[in-house]
Amino acid sequence: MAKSTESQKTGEKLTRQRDAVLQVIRERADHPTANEIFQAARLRLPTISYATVYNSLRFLKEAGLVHEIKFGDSASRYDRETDRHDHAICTGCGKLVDFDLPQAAELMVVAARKSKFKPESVHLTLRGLCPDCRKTPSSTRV
Amino acid sequence: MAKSTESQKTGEKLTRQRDAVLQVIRERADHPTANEIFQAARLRLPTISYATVYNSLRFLKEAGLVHEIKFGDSASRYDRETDRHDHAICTGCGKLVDFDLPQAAELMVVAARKSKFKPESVHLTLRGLCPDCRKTPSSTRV
DNA sequence: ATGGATGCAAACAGTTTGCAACGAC
DNA sequence: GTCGTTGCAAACTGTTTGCATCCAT
Repeated sequence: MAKSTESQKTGEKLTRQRDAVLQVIRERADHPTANEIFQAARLRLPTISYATVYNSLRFLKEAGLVHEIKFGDSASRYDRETDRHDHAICTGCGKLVDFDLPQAAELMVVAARKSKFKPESVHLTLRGLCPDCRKTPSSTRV
Repeated sequence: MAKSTESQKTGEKLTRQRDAVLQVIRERADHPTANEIFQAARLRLPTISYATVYNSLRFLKEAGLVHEIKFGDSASRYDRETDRHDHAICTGCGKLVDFDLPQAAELMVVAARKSKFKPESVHLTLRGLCPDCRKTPSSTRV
């Protein structure tokens, strides 16, 4: 993620709680929800509140340090990967995986032509079974 | 407006309120939210309740008669188009437009290879400015 | 001393649900 | 009468906000 030379946050303050939230997101390979982030952040900073987690998430989003992923599902998930990328969602276990489609740029052009929109970004979502779930007969499902 | 209750699909009951909800969705070119559907349905059936609209939407979804679109935004939107298709969202005015990307099938394969998922469906979302908004100078926007 | 950040709880929006009354067969 | 549907309100979930307090400058 070479790009962001924005020298960490846009001149704003990365307080202890904001940093805790950021670290939580960065150290996880998955895409935690605000609630999961809250739980994990509390281990680092026992007094941090839910409100502060949300405030911090907003701050970090605006600073471009994290990325929010909203699917229909339920809660937003947060992603340490801030560059453009796509997502695959497992219909078996709900797992969310990042991947990048190199042809995204041309896709955007095609989609723009089709829709007559002036393109800004494209995002592709694949639904299917993750490697684990395609193995497993039925499921360990919710 | 063909009053034809068409093939009631799953053999379930298309009650007066469910039909009203379905008609509302079918007669609109846009993608109304549950609330908008509720407002419109009340014009047809003044006593219909919010709960019934939601119940009906669930029923219609399960019957495959309407399609639910959930973006991060806020409320779900409902779409009379039930075939696979993609969406463009205007970052200016929030307008939601359907379009179809013919190469979706191959995209799915590529995405599946990248993510190692067993593909089931793909959906592409374009963000950008709709024809109206790209015309308008700056904005009438929030 | 000041201004922004925190933490709590209460407010919100969207959606779902428990349950009694209702309607179709 | 039976069984599913309706309608109302209350419950729920995820998120946001008002406000007093706290903290780093």
